[in-house]
Amino acid sequence: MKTANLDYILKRGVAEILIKEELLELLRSGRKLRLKEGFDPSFPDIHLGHMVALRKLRQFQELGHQVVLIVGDWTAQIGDPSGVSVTRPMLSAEKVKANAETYMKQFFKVVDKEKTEVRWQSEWFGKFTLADVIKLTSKFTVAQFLAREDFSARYAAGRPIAITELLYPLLQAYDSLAVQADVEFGGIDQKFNFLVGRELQGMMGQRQQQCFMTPLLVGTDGAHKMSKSLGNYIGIDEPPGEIYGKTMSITDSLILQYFELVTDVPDEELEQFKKQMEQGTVNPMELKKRLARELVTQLYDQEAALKAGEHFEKTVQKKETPAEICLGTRSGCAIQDYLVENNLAKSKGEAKRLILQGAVDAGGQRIIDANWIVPKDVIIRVGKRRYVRST
RNA sequence: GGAGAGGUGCCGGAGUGGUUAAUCGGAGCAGACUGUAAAUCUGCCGCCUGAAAUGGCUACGCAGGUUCGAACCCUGCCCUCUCCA
Repeated sequence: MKTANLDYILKRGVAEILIKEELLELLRSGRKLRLKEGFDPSFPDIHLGHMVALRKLRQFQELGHQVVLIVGDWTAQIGDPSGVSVTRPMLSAEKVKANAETYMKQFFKVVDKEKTEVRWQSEWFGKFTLADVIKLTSKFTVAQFLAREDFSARYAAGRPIAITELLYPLLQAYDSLAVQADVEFGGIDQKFNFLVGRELQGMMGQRQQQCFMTPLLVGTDGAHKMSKSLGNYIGIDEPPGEIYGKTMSITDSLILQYFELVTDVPDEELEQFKKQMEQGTVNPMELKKRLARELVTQLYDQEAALKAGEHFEKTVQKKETPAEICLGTRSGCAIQDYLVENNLAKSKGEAKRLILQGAVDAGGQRIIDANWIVPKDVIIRVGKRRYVRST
């Protein structure tokens, strides 16, 4: 039974396992494995893209293994080279601490806290001297690092590569050494960093870590990997309604991928979904609703999922006004100003544009006059889903 | 240190003296349509003023200058890339 389960864990939602045989051997040894995952406290928000790997950690925990979470308070100052920008402001100690707390609160929504050891990079890098840095850097060559696709591409395109960026993989690698990681987890885009970890461990006479890499989830734009900076993400800490709604807005071709990577809906069922969609016997919208329900249930509970679903059907599909609407500011001014005051438009110009485009509705009437005076206690809707009640 | 290329709006990327608030693509927003907040189509997409045509302000790395007029020309500075040393 355990073997069957293991097969599933090693197959579903996996992009690559470096030296699977060795990993299997480790698993067979019966030893409690140390599963490493790091995070950058510059961006404390976890989204569904991260959740793919976190779910794997969880599954391994259920087999009895230990997660080691690294708070990257030093690498945060460098910035992961996979990003576009190279310079990143140094975070204050308090900010790092606050971010780490936010992160962990979200992290433990998926991963079992009881089976997790939290370590801070500053535990070992805090004591590092220049001599240590030189010793560490001397173990690798520039050519090795240029092998990394991101670096070579940028180098070839004549785009800048900061020297500190080259340090990033080194620090991450050293983490593996410091915590004696058996397996490192993360997205496939982390492969290079993971491999440096292996190299370093090998050089230092430590058993080389295995690398467990998950696919990159495509974001809600349907084109790029999910990332906060691209704004195409669904955050796991967002309110149920947002998670549900954002899920409903993913493009149809992404449905199966999402089911596979971030839900436990069995493979057989996914096969069925696939067939049904190909034959056109199911409305993809229904599948998305199922997906949205699964996600909200996983991150909150079933009740929240039901509520979010009802809310969606009412407000979006039937265009009814929702039961609960935030109260806006005092009525009596022109609608164009009112929209700005209540953050329904960024500027007066935008407010006018919205009105001109027929996006504004008050009490069921489309408003076409920007100077229309907002009366008391009326429900104002902007676009499809933003509401406010005047007071 | 030398030579060359370049820094444009949220992002990518045109533009090289007036008709440029700045082509185009992406993102975003809105409308229509729809089996969906999918896809598709259409429109919008710096800020302020006005019901509106309009008008004003801010903007093309930074600071000055030339000119009736500059993102575009000149000077200095800052930053990035390439090659040479």
